[in-house]
Amino acid sequence: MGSTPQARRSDTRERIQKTALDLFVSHGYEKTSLREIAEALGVTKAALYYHFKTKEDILSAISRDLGRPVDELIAWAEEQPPTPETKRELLRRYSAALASAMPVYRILQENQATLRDLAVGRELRDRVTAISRLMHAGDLESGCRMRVTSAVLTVHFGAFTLDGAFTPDEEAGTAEQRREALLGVALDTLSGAYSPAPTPALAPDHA
Amino acid sequence: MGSTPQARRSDTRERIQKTALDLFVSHGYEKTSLREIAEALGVTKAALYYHFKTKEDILSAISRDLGRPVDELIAWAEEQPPTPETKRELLRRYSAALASAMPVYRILQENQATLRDLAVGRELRDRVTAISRLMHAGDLESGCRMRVTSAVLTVHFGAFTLDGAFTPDEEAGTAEQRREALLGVALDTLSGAYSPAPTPALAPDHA
Amino acid sequence: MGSTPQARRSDTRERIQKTALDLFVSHGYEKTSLREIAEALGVTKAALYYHFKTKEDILSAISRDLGRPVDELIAWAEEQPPTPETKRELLRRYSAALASAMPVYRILQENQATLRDLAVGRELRDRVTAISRLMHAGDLESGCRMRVTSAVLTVHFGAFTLDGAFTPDEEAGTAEQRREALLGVALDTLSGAYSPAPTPALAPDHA
Amino acid sequence: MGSTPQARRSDTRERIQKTALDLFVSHGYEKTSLREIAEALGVTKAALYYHFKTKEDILSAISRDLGRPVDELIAWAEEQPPTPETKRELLRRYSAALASAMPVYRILQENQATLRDLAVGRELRDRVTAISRLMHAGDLESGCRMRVTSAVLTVHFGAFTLDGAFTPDEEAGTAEQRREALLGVALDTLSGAYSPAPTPALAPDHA
DNA sequence: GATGAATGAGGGTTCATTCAT
DNA sequence: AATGAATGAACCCTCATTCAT
Repeated sequence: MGSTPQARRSDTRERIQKTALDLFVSHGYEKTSLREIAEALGVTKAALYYHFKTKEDILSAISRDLGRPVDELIAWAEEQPPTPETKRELLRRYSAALASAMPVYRILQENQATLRDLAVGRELRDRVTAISRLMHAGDLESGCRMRVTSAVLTVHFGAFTLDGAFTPDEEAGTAEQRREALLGVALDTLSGAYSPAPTPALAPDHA
Repeated sequence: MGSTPQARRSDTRERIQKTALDLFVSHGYEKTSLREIAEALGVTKAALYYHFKTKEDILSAISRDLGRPVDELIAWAEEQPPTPETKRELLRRYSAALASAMPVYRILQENQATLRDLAVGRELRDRVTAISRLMHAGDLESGCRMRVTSAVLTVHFGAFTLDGAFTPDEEAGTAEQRREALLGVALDTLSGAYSPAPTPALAPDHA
Repeated sequence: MGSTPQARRSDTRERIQKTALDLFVSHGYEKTSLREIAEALGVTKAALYYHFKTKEDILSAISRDLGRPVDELIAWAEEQPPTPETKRELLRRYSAALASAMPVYRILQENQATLRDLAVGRELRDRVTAISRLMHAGDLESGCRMRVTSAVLTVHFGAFTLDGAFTPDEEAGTAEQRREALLGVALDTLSGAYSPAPTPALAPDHA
Repeated sequence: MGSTPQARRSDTRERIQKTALDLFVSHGYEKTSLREIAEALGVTKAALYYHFKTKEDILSAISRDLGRPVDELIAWAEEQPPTPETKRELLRRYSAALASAMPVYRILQENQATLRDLAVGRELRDRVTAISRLMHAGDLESGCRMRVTSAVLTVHFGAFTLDGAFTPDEEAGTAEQRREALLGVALDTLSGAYSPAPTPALAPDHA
């Protein structure tokens, strides 16, 4: 009954974000011009400026929207005690959050040089830094810290490369299955960080 | 014995590469203009075109020069049998090679969107892919493959982030020490891939 | 009597004029955008177009309102005989009128290039021309005319520069006092125009 | 003799300045676009940027070139003792310098709002301020100062308006003749500043 | 071995203005 | 009485690249 086929108050703003996100992901932030975005939407460049103050502002809005799950995760983690179990859970949730917020983080990942001096770049990097900080919270011993770092690197960069250079194509299973398998490895690495066994940095046989 | 007139043949080409490398690393490939490079060198833009065909060609030359150690590593690995010990050694050497070729790989890492459709981008990515492929050579079981992937991710991305978002500042030791510690963790993860113990992907407690 | 509902008829039009005037004076006509005016008022650009037909129309209304004293002065002078005493009085009154209508004339003064082809620019210039014409009315001799010109220039441009480049900061007195002092000099110059003494243009010692 | 019809090293830079000056004078600085300048010259906008860093830089070069006579005048005056005769001579020379540098000062005069926040605007204003300062040097008494101010205003603004609103068209003589006549009036006003007679500001009959 | 001069294409951004609601 | 949305034209500026000298 009465689906409004055309929202009264224009939905252009959201359409811009959606289109821009697609283009930023596929061509890169810098290489996507406002003209391209506008043309893809069938509006004028000036229309973009009615809805957003600058090009960066478009990415900023995208970052805010898609980054929310990670922000909430950070907020959650900040209220937990920094126990091994909290970290295991944080890693699990981060892996899941990343999977859903993939596009924005891919933009950060693939346009670091460009985003370096943009405020939105800082926003994005800050989230990653916060996760990393929380994963290391309270850890003192160097060997242990490196295991944590390895676990975070595995989950974070694994997310971007599940279908890329690092996991050969013949790889079996869906992206989701592979994500979980990789998370499993990361959790395993993490376990080693908090078990009494000597950390590998001190083990004699790796040098 | 005397100045070798041959050796004095303009070193401009090398100076261009050096300066360009510095700027590509610090500002990014796209955001570094030929004007900047020329000005930093005290020559004209046109001079750059005397020595290189295009902007991309400059990066290409850099990539060839700095990528050689990794190329040699790949060539070496391709002649070894794909044993666990070969892979351990490959990972060790890759970690070392990365440390010395850091600048080029950082350029790849931070300008992926820009380099995506450039030939030089492919060159750079191919090296990474080759290492990854060799590390996975002969592996069949999924759980095992993921451990390998994790180890490679740890070594590869650890190299870029030893002083960044993923390893908190208070981290002790020099960059070199941290690299080795991280390599230790990666080797440890790798060990799990080839030991008889059940791989974590199959363990019941991670879901 | 109560609240006169008539009187409450939106005062927006006047608020627009007032705000626009302030901005035109402080940033210049060209460099003040309708967006700025609208934002300063807390309304939309479209609202401005409800009250005024164009941007120029806003300045036009301002010009009409603030220019009235000068218009009346011109009307008055046109009915006087062109005697020296009339001119003295005209100069006095012009000096006073300028002081109160300063903002509009400052806009004319500082945006001549922009207002050159606008109708409102002509309106504004016409007032100045009329004053000048009336001051010269009936004068025939060149030397005399130049004294009049100097007197008008002194009063007119003195008004804009009482606190600017032409009167050093250490200058004593209020702006009002300085205006009167300058008017005094102008009147003095004017006196020379109608006294029997030889006008300086003919004097032998200035060449 | 061999007049080189085409200078070897392109004279484009000077042609740009010349064309820009014309357009700045006739349309105003803001309203003259780089496209216009380029088209008038038969070159591309980019060519302008080869010769000048910015639009402002073009005006800056013009200002430096045309402003030189005034700069030299200021330098000269700064080495003279601040006697009445020095000031008379300064006024004479300023009148002459203005006549030759007219175009630039007209640009300043007619685009004040635009040039307000530009560095080149300051350059231009500084010259005027310097002349005014030197004309007032050593003067203490208010009435005297106002005569000086009037003299400077007359010479300075007279230069812009010899053919404009302030001197009616029917005015006899060439622009040069009128300039000298006006200078005569200004010198006369100046004389009053340094004669023993009471200054008009104190005279009882002007209020 | 290098320069000076120039170009064409495109960048992001701002503006006064319009119009249906 | 006023708004939200949009436009078209123009803006200044930067870029990689070319070519005669």
